Amino acid sequence: MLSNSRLVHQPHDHRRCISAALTRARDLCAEENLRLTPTRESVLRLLWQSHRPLGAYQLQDQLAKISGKPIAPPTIYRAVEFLLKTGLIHRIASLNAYIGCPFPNSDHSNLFMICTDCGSAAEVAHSSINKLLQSTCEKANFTLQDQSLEIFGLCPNCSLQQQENGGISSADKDHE
Amino acid sequence: MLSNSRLVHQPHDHRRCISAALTRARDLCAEENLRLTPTRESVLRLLWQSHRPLGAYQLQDQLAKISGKPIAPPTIYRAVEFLLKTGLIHRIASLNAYIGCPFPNSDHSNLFMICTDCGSAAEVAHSSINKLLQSTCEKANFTLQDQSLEIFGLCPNCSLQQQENGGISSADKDHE
DNA sequence: GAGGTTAAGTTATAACATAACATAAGCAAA
DNA sequence: TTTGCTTATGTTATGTTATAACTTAACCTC
Repeated sequence: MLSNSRLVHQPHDHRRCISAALTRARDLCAEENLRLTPTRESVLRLLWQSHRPLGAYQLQDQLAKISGKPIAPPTIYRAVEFLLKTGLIHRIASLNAYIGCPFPNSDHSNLFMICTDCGSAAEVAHSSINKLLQSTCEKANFTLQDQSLEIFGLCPNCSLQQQENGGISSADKDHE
Repeated sequence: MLSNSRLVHQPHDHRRCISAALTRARDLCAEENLRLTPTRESVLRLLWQSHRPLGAYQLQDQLAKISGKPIAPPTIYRAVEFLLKTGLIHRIASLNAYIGCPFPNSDHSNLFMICTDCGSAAEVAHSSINKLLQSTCEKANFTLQDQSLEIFGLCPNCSLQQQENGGISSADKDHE
């Protein structure tokens, strides 16, 4: 099982997440002869600023702020499209939002564990779940092509806090 | 395993699906003292016209056609909200669309098998998948609240047809 | 039938996404 | 080094999905 859940839900040196993601992205693009342009890199970096998925228009606002000039939606959607295609990010359908992929090289089908309190999302590549899905499909004569698995609940941190203090939100924290 | 996959993907007497769904809805609303108003019933009926999920604005068009007067989006969204809350329909997040629930009484977490060719969607309540997800969450100290599992591929019918004639779409059929 | 509650109508707008066309940047071969 | 091809970005407009806010009507109970 490949997962970044431990990392996402604990305090950690988040600068390492960002720089590791950028390194992976540069390597991957170099290998495949793809252009990681400034816009694309900025969007990727923004998506790694936290472990929370960001929507296209949040990205737009933030990129506009960084670059000091207005950014139009197509700019964002193009960068997002590129990053999705290359596997550097994922789309979370139920949130209309995007998040950096922690293991873009591995060929994986994903499961996201999304915290309804702090908003953080961890990615899990769980081979027994995938196998079970595959066999379920086979039994139904359904030819599996793609999957979108998103589960909602409380991350370890927020679970603990709810138990301790009876449910005060920690939406302002994301355990960077 | 509870599933309507066999039914969805085979030719069948679809009038029975519709009338069964309406009976279930009426019973459930009677039991829980909820009002299945004409608008709500119309929307539910529309969602049972086929086994394909419909978007809010498709519902709007069709309801306008049926009722002979313009329908505003909030009307649709309110009906949808009611039907979702009572468990009579589900939302398919990755399609921004809605579909009737074939077993609204059973307390179930769902998996949808959505055909990328004909658009039909079957619902599967698979206890071993749910157990595996639950145990995966427990191991990660993640408190599961809700899930959105949507898998894409070719339904049995479309699989067969692709094998037979090399990939001619059957998007116009949905095996009612 | 007065008054509370729930549902529906109406208008406007927010939030998410793409089409279509124009311009510019990167790059390879003449 | 410029010509021409390809890829990326800018720009404007619009399509699609969803909700806010306020008004009116239906229903239900006393």
